[in-house]
Amino acid sequence: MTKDVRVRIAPSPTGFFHVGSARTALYNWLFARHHGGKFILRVEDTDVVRSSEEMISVILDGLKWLGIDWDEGPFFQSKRVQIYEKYVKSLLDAGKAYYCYCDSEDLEREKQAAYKRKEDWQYDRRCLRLSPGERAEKEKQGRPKVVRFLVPDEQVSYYDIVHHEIKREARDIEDLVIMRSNGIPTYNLACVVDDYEMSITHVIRAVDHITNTPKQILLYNALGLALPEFAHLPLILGDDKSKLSKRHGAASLMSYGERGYIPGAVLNYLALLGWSPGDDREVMTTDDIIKSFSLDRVNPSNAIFDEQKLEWMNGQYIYALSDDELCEHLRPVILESGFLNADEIAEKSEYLTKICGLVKKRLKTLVDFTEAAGYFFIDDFEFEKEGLNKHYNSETITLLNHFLPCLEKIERYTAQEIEDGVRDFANNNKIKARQVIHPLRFSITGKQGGPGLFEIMETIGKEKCLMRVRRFIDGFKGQEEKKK
RNA sequence: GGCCCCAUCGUCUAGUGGUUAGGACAUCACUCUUUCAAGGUGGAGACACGGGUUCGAGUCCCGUUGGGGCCA
Repeated sequence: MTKDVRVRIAPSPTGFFHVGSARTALYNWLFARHHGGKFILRVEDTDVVRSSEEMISVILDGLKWLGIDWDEGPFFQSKRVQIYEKYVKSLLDAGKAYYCYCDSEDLEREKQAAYKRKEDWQYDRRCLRLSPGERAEKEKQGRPKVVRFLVPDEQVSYYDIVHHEIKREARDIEDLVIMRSNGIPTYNLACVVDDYEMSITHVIRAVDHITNTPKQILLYNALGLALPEFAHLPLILGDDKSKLSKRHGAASLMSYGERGYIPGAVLNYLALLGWSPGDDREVMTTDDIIKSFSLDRVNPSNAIFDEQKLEWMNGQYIYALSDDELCEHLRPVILESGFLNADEIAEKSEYLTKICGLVKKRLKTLVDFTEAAGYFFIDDFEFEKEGLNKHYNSETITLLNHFLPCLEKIERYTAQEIEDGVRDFANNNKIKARQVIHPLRFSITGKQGGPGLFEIMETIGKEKCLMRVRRFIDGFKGQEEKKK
């Protein structure tokens, strides 16, 4: 690898950014950064009926979100049509391609009929054998024509960086259409021309294109162009083992952002889906991934997307954040939840930082914050049903009632003082501290679990704690009254 | 139907002829703790099958099976 590395991704704008495309982008980018090369962005928009600005920005936003930057582009194939024409014409002139006047629907019918009879079907080159007269006749009729590549009869083999030797007989390849009747080139032709014109040195793409590669190599040869190197990445599968798609629900990269995943974690997880550094490292910085990355350590077999592991990794990343950083990440979640508005977030930054420190190791995703920390912001939270069964009874209410004066008495309302108060109370009454702690926690947070109770109480403040405990007691008493 | 790709615990993977087949997620148990997490310790869990090659195959070759992909 002596010459300067130039790689690209060539996504087509489908309206959402697939995690598979993201992974392909990531591997290209890692490869480029590892080798100090260039990463180019090219939009394959020839096949798309309507490719709006919006659809393209979905791709750009996805890359930016992950932290992947590109050096050149985006280039648009739709703006390069004249370039492809030139190459197609040269093939036509050289007799390496020919016009085909066959009706695509007719051919499709023939093909489907053959498949139904469990037979193979290939275009039989009938238009190649047209006599000049027949050809002139069809031209006169103004029939739509496509350009087909005259596939030479030879064996194609090449070295794939992840799959090694790949061989294919060209006789198994039919004369593929390289330009449609509307003058728009097909994928294989456009791809070859662009990769050549953009001096791409390594074509790194998903394995569903591996069957295109021999076709493209034949095109490179026919055009007299030098070949790049090829590396075909395994597919990302859903849990039913078929190619991850929209119907799997979570195929869109940005859906992870929306569900509280942080970019670094997703990048790290994706990097490991099909590649490993060769040692036991898993949680790695992007720099370390770049440093260790190599294509020959890419595993050739397809991989199932394991959301549980992603979740775990996200938790690791969240935990590694400083309290302030976590606050920053949490902003959209807090705004969305309605806990605070933008001004309040600024005002209460100290309060927020404290909460972040408390809940940090309990969050797998950012949006978990809403559920895990709601009681820091709102008083009318829901009480867990199971906890109500356990603590909403006369016994614990009496206990809390007893404890209340102790709580009122605490002057310096710090976690330490509160804990001392609770433990003294327990000692004096010959009960275990946890017998007070559990109902107390429940009355203040509505939950049975969570961060250390005394830190929670300190953070929430004395008045609010007293209010909540009293409310809990009064609520129960009121209920008892009604029964009578 | 044709062609192509793939095959190690449930999942992601390490392994390039000689290993008690290692790690991670998930799972189970124990531990720590005011609880829930996080952490720690430990357990269970895999070389798809059949032939070769070899003194010796997870590792090399062939086949079968299974899965996946592509065919304007």
